[in-house]
Amino acid sequence: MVKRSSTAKLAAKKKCSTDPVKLTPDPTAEEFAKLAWAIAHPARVQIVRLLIGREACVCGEIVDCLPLAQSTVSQHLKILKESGLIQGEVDGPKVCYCINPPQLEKLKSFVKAL
Amino acid sequence: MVKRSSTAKLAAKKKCSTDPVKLTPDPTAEEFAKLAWAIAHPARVQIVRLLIGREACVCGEIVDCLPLAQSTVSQHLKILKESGLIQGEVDGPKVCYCINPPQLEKLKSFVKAL
DNA sequence: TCCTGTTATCGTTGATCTACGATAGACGGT
DNA sequence: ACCGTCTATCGTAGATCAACGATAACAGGA
Repeated sequence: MVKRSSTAKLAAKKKCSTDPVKLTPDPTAEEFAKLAWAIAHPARVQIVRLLIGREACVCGEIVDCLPLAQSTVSQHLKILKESGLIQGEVDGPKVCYCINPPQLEKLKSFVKAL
Repeated sequence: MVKRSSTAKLAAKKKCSTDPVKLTPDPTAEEFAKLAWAIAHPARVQIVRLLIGREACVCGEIVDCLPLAQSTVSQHLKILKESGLIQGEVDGPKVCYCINPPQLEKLKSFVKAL
């Protein structure tokens, strides 16, 4: 996506040096964007809210709560899991999902710091 | 972002009419997702942070701060403007962008309520 | 072992995103 | 009026997303 080095461009750009340019390379921007993207879909917002409100929930219940096919919900769960916002632990034939509080707090602190 | 197929397809789908639409309307989820989507990209995160830190900024400065083409930055600014997070006012040949505090607060409250 | 129920993954289709260069439009200065 | 600067939009190409049905993987019970 953004592959060109911003730092290189910064180094070469001296003309507007009147400001103490603090346009940080922002390694956190990537992480922030990834977390924001995890909840950048109504279904995923609902899933996160559901899990926050219920502490834990098996996949089937989540599917029943959304007007989406099971495979679609599973994909959303995968995205949320990859972002770290939720966790899933196998419980027999079922999978129980729950919120991952540290990552949720990280998202909150990112937004709060805006 | 996703409203098209869900609603349209549900209306046209008669075969699973046994259970009334149980989809949680959750109008706020849509709005929340839209706001989250606005900052779900590293470049847009940086733009928002830049504007928060500088109160106001003309388009050209923002372009200079990112390793992206002017047209690409303009598109990101358009997305942010459509989300309501930022505003742009014409100032002669330039356009001065600034944060829209109420919308930013709305995003913050959404996240805080999680 | 076979079957049942639960969940993840595959494969596909259409829509959207992201990036860029090229170009058009608007404004101020000469 | 002309020209140069600044910004938005157009058009395009490639990548990714979102949705679905079909199918595979997996654990537990008959």
